[in-house]
Amino acid sequence: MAPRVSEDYKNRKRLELLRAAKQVFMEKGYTRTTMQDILDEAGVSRGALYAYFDNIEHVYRELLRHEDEKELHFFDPDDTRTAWRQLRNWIQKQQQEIEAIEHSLLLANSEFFLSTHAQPENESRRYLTARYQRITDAIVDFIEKGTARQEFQPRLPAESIALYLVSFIDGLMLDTFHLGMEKTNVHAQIDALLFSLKEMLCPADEAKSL
Amino acid sequence: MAPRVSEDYKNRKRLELLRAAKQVFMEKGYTRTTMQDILDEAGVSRGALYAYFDNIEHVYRELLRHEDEKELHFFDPDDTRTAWRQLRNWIQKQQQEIEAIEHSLLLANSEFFLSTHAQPENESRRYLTARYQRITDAIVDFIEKGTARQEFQPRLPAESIALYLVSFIDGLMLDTFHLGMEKTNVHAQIDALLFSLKEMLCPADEAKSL
DNA sequence: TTGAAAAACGACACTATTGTCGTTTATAAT
DNA sequence: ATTATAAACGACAATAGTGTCGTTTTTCAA
Repeated sequence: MAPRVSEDYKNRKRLELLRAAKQVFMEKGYTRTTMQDILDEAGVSRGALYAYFDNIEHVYRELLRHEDEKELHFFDPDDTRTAWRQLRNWIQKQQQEIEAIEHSLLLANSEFFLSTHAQPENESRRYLTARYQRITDAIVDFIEKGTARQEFQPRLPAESIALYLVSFIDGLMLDTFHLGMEKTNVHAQIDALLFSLKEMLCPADEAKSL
Repeated sequence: MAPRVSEDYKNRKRLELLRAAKQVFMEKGYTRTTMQDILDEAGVSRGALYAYFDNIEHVYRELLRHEDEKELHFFDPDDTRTAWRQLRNWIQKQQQEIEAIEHSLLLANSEFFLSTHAQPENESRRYLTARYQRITDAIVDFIEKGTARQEFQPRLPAESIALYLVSFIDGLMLDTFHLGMEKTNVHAQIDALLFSLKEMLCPADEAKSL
């Protein structure tokens, strides 16, 4: 027999639960958030929430997936701008995210990443590994395409540059989160990053000196 | 009347408790470790442990303090080596720590840092802030001394370079912890870091190209 | 030795959270 | 309207950890 409510209804409900979850996770991070918090925020019962998600790890995993889908296409080819400009643009977006760090999922994300480390082989771990691979691959690809078009003349392997870039951003986010933007001086650090990348990539459309 | 046991006795007991705590924190991280775990590992009773520490946050804070004391003097002046060599040395030490990451306090540290973010003004937060300041100040100082001795000719402010260096190391540690050394390719990233620092600092005793 | 005081013990009351499950309510096909 | 079925509810048992405190043990000065 046909289901009693439409797929669409269930989908909307699911999204509403994820919205509530996101709200709570932004405020409290991952570790301190409970299922109770989420169901309170969503205004549903325990049973309703558990009908959609097995446990809190499951909720967070699905939220992350949902958020990632929005983000995905930043390194797609874009012929209206030079590669270097596009890269600077991405970095600027990261900077903005860092500067709005208190209203982001960064705390929750970090805690979630760390929490997965306990469990050996796990849906969440697999997803996070694939996620890292996805972003670094996209950057490598981007650098290689830029190189083929002679927009970059990299002085290090593309992979090294990509991994390096990601590590730095991750570190800056984390430190800024702990210590606040004043102490970490985000602006100065972004300058240093751009300086480094320029030396590594030798973009055609920039004078060599800062 | 004189205390029933010597200061020395209490001190040794305290250190033994911290040793046990370190063991557990290395295995389980901060979040999942309980007072029970620590008192089991130390082979003492609940009451004994609580006589020395108020709660788990207190235990961790004291452990961190104790560990930091060992580390403190890496950027002290050292006339037997060039400044650039000394810096490379420090980076090499960080690399070794990253490569032994499963047997370190990194997971626990990260979780502890994140956990403090909830509490507004707090002994642990103060300590962590001072700790960051201490390391970045030491590096700034080191760069400025090297510059005064004409061993460096920095092309960016010393503070930017110092903060940048710390962010990168923090990010690399974290990512490597999540994903393992193979995925993050620590060696390649350290190369990229050295490349960047060379461009930023222009050390006198190095050929300009890698 | 002895005994006062500190150290160590561990049972316990309390709190927080989880996931389940029997019950009630809402939905839509007939 | 009726009714089969799924969705939503929320009380509850189970689990796990915390910090306290009355009791026991150990230590060492006298």
